[in-house]
Amino acid sequence: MDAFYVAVELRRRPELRGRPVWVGGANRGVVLSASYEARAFGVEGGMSSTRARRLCPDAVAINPDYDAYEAASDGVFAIFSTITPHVERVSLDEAFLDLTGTRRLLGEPEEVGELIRALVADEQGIPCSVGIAPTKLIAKMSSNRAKPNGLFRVHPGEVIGFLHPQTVEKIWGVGPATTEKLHKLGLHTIADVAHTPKSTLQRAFGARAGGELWECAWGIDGRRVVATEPTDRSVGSQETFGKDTDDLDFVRAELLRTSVRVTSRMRLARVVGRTVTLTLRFADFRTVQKSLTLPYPTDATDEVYAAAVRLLRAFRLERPRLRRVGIRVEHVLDVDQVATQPALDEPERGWREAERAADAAIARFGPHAVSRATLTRRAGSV
DNA sequence: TCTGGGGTCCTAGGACCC
DNA sequence: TCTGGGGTCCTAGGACCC
Repeated sequence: MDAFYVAVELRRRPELRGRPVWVGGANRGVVLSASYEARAFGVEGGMSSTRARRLCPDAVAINPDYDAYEAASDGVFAIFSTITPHVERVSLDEAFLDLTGTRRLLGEPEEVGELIRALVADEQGIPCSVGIAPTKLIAKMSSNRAKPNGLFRVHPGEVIGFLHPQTVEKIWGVGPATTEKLHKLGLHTIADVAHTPKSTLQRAFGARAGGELWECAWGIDGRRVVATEPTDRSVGSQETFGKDTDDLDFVRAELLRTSVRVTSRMRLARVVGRTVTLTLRFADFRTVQKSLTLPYPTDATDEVYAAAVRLLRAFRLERPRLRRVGIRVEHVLDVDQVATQPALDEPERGWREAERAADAAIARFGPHAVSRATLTRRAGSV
């Protein structure tokens, strides 16, 4: 999808069409999606909202509405599934479709691509771009070339000609750090990378990453389109404070709030996890993390919270200027795959049941139906 | 008032086991 | 007195993507 969040917003606010618009967080936030009109002013995704406002004061800024984007995404993926069952979801607004085998039924890939674009425009009112190529890497890069609202095909014989003139940062998977390193080696175009010995790249970037870089530069990509929904490997949540703080009581309350968010999502998804990671970001943007692995997987708010507090203590912070905290639970498993093993000295019924009851009440009466006393007091005093 | 929040994957060292 | 090779698990950090 092109400027997906903005496109969804424009459906319900058509009067904003043709104007600079961006979606993003107002307070200490960043731009998530910018209309092409806003991009003309230099506004782009990832940039701070402050900067975006300065670049284009007349732009309309919209707070994100993830439920709406998810609903639109479901609609788009429903369209994909009518084309082929071989759909690999990359994100809310991006997918790979394996068109091997659709030719007899639906015609040439270009025709299929245009069909998809027409269906998405008609049924969802959203523009999208299609890249067609023999491999995922080239298809992804073709779709970038196709934007906005276009289609671009790279035939097998055209891969090198398409790839080599482009600059290294256009490679999918090459970000700022790798770009800078490549530049220091004197490599600027993909052709430069291709004509560098693989062993040189491997020395600079490691055996694996270096080898992959060289293969990318020659368009070699053996990855298949994998239709199965990838199961989540971790569940996490983080929050940037309204302003930096050194109040550890406040931080602990935020950790509890974050633990509630993470574990209630885990219970909803019916997963449990063993490793709890606490991430801290300081006022100077330095970011550190500590993790610990529990003896058994859990989805209990109190266990995750207790682990987070232990990790916080392990940092031995003195008057920290904290900007953000985050909790992530890794190594998650389907709850049905796990034999629950209550600790020997713990009562069979306890927090687990209380949390399930709270989840049920929240599902029925809304997010404020039940909450921790600590958080309630906190909310009341602020 | 510079710099979010959801993730994945890789590397590297140390502990520990056989 | 010297000291292998293979493997897993845990922890910390970093790059990258949308």
